[in-house]
Amino acid sequence: MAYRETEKMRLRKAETRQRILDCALQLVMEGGFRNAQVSQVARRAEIATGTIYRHFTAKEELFAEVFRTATRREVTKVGESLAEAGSVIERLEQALRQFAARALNRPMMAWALIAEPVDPKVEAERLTYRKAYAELFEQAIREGMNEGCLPPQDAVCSSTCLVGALAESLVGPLSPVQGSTDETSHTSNTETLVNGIVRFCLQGLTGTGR
Amino acid sequence: MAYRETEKMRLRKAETRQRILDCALQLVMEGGFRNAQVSQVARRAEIATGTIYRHFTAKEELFAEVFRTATRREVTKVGESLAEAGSVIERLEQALRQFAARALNRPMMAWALIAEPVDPKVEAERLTYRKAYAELFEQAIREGMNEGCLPPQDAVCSSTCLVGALAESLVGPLSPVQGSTDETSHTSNTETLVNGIVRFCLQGLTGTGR
DNA sequence: ACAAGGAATGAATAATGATTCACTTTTATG
DNA sequence: CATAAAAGTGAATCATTATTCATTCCTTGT
Repeated sequence: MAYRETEKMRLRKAETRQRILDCALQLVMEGGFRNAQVSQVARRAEIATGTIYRHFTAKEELFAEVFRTATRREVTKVGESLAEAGSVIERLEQALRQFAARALNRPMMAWALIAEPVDPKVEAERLTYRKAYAELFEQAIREGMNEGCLPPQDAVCSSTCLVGALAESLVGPLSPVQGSTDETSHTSNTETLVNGIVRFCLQGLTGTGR
Repeated sequence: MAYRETEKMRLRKAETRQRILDCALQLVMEGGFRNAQVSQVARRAEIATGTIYRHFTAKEELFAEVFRTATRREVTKVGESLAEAGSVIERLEQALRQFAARALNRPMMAWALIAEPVDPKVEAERLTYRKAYAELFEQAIREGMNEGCLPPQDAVCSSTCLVGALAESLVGPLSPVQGSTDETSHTSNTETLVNGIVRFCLQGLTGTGR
């Protein structure tokens, strides 16, 4: 015998793998999944195309993981908002705002995660991700019902509606309409938009106007 | 001179064109846009592949039109619900139910229109289509505000939220999960689901529980 | 019947990108 | 250093489909 995988090597491999993931994520942030080809990822990571296949069995595998990672971050943030102090309603409002704010800050990323057409395997991740959001909201809603600050309702359904309303409202503003990296057009109404979403959603939950 | 396009020919051409559209739609209804290749459309329409290009400049053109047609039908239905007699609220409820019912009746079609990943040109049609729905709802909401049965609100935002909540709630049930043409699993909760959506949406609009 | 356009055909081509694989380089061990 | 085992390489291959175009087939008007 002559070669055994050593700790150092294991580490180096892990680093390369991570670099691939990072570069893939970068590309998605810059131009969505559509513009993130395997060869581009390789170039960005300064490795050969073939090397990527030593770390991932297929492109979809790689990008599913990219999606998962990006997503986890976002879900965590919303989860944190929901875990803070305050009434359930306040926390839900905070979470909705958090979601919207983060999306509007990284429009391309948000669009890629929320609405860009993607391969089946990645789309599957998207469903999971939306469900993860919904489940966070769902739990908060249940809490609210227990505390009595939310009326009895189907928590699953309500949380799904929340996610949908949020996503749909953001798709318009986020959509990378051909050749306009125009900052000015949206900036001003962002606040109004978010307020409108929050109002609708909270009313949908509470059945109570302001 | 010897050949001039005659009425008969014009008609025949129109028929072929229509047949292409019909067959393309059929294919989408059966397997979504993904399974609707140009060659398949040709085969189904019993013409040569090349013939399709005498009627449409490109695949995306064809399918954009398919999308538009399918969509128009749906939007019209919802529009009709909103135009019937009754209070604004009743009509909005009717429209929401109409939308959901039609979607659940033709799951593949609905999924293709609402959530399937599609080419950019078709995606553009999707945005238009969602906007068309939103505009119908928007108008009803304005009416409601004028009549005083809806509190003041941003009609655009509210209508967008409606569409989003509806779409998101349906995506789960509609998603063609690999290899399950299972009827039983959803059938029973359909009614519950729709009721939940309607409740959330109407509350979101009115700020009033039942 | 015939000539002059169009219309239709479908095999060949193009385009895009993922994936492979024969070969080179690197790493670990006796 | 020699050798075994991986890891890395990237040009070539494969796969999938849209699109083209040289050719054939049909209409139409004389």
